[in-house]
Amino acid sequence: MRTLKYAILGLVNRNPITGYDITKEFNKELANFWYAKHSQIYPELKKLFDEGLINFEVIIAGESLEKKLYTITEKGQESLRKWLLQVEDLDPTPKDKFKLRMYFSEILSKQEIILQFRDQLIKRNKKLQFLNDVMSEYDSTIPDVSSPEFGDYMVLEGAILREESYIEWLNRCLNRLK
Amino acid sequence: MRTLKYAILGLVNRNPITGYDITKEFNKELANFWYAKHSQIYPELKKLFDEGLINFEVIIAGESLEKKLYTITEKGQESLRKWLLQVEDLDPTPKDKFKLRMYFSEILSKQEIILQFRDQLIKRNKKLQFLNDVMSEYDSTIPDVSSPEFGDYMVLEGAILREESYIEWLNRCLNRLK
DNA sequence: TTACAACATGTCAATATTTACATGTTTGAT
DNA sequence: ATCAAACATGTAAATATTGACATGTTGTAA
Repeated sequence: MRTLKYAILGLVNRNPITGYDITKEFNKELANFWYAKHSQIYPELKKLFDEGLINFEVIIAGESLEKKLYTITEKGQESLRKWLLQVEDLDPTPKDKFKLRMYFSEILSKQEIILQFRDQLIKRNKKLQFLNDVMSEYDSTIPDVSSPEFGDYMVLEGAILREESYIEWLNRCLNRLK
Repeated sequence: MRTLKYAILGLVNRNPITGYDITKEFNKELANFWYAKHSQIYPELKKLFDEGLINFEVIIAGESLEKKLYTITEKGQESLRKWLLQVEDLDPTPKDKFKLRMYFSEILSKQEIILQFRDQLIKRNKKLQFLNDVMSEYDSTIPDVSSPEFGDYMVLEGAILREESYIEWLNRCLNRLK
């Protein structure tokens, strides 16, 4: 289903970008819903170029460091637009290793289970704290729908809601265990 | 990291079970946090047997239909217990194709974006309805922590909370778009 | 000036997952 | 009796993803 293809196409469509910077994007806001390692990105970029969806220009930084700056082609834009308009079935529920472990936890003692939940709660709270810190940079000004930051804001809010609901679930489980 | 290994071990640990029934489990409650196709399950079962973590007994159903009923070994139980007690870093945020699409949706018209959100809202509501129907079978009796259904109840509640928060997010986005 | 972190691009092997191929049995409804 | 759905177990090829290997440059702080 080539989702990475479209994730990259979407990024290149915004601004000309290098493979290295695409990798960095997958570690920022994008990480809240998609990511990939550079070992997956470079081959995919080559493939997209071979398919005529992107072009590149070699830039020399400093003395000799080569960068490839990718730009989207008309064909690439059409391909992206078509993908964006798709109406697809819901993705399968995302996998969750922690829930899997807790589902099978009957063989542990109650105390051991509680420790697992507590640990998860700490980690999730830390993550939520981080997301809230990022959110606080908007200091209560919600970006306009037509502004480029609207997408960023939207997905950040989604990530916060998700963490909050996960924490709510952890707390309910903990209360029942006690 | 062999998560499927432990998912299977966890199931076999509960009761002796066939590969076919493991596949079915991955389409029920388990589907809320883990799943696999039979083409992944059968080879994994073979591997676990080779590693001495499970045994099997061939059962003949009817005239000649062979089933392999797997049971866990002591070694398998130790392996499972060790995995359950692990303290791991948080999984990376689950991937979400819909959010990815909406993140890049700037090139669509507002009307097209709204249609995408509405469609997603319908599908998510349908899923939530389904989960609530399953939940209603407990008719307000929360299973006791020590009962075998506690795990089922717990993860079902987690799935409901997740869908609710996703729907909340969709509604917030839609309100801003209008 | 030197050493380390960040920049920059790639390949390769292993693992994980999906889709399609392949085959045969049993149960239940008409 | 016949047909379809569900039971039951596998393999093979393709795709997706991760982790390790590999190499060289540039900026910056001590």
